[in-house]
Amino acid sequence: MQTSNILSKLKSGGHKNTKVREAVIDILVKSTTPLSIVDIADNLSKMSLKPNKTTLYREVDFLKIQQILEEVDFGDGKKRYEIASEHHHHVICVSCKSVQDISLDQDLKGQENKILKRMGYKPIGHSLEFFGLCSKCQ
Amino acid sequence: MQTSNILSKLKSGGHKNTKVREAVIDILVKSTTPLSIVDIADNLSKMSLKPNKTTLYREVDFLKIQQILEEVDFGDGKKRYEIASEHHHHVICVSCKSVQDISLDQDLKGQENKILKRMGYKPIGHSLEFFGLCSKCQ
DNA sequence: GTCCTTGCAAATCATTTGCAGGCAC
DNA sequence: GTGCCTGCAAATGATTTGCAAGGAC
Repeated sequence: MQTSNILSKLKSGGHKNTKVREAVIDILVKSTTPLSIVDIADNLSKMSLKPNKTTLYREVDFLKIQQILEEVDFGDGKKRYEIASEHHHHVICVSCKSVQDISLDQDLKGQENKILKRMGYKPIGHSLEFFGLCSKCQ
Repeated sequence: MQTSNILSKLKSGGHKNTKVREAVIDILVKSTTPLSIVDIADNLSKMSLKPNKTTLYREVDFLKIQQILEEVDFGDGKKRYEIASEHHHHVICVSCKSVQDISLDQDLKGQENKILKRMGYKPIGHSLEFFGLCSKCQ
């Protein structure tokens, strides 16, 4: 999904396109890894945009509700965000923190549905991240 | 693993068995779900043990390093701990927050090793949690 | 007595909230 | 002008750190 598409989608939903919003979306569209609030702020800063952190927290919340962003948790106490797209997972190097995307061979979703339904649950989703040492850090 | 076994294992490693340590281990041995620091503090409180929170943070850190505890992350900003045992995952009800253990049909570990090695990574582990609505909350 | 363990105070870090003012449309 | 957006200050909640005192062995 491109930035302009996302913006017009939001606009038709009665929302406004501001500089910050546009830039946040653009940064995440172009990023190859999920970004934290601080990461996003740093990127904005390079473009001479210095919004208040509160604004960024509210912006990612908003974009998450609009299902434009997905929240990713690497278990280090900060949330990260990426453009919602084909469901996938990440391989995180515990040393250099680099991140690579992977999609699983077999359908974890099928298994999820089967297991949760057997247990009487209505499935909502799952979080799956892999941790390891990348080739450079070994 | 029983509390007494764990304690003697620690003792032989040159560590001391204190009231708080013993109680924390016992609480986690008996718990059916991973517990947060506050959960542990609440449980201790019922036993008239009111250690400083700092002590608890240090204690779970210590027990994690000793590989007696495993850290679990439900993505809500607090870490939870459970006795390290057979590797398994959790199904969390997003409404009532109840937790059930599950072990996967097929070996995720095999897949993890295969995928990560193909990518040049040294596998360390993974986190996988399922979210849904339990039968009561639907 | 040694040194692991604990308490207390204060600091840090991520995130949230209330309210007033600002800007997109 | 209306209603979404933003900034600022302050609060909240989880976790960490430094240092001195306490307790297990």
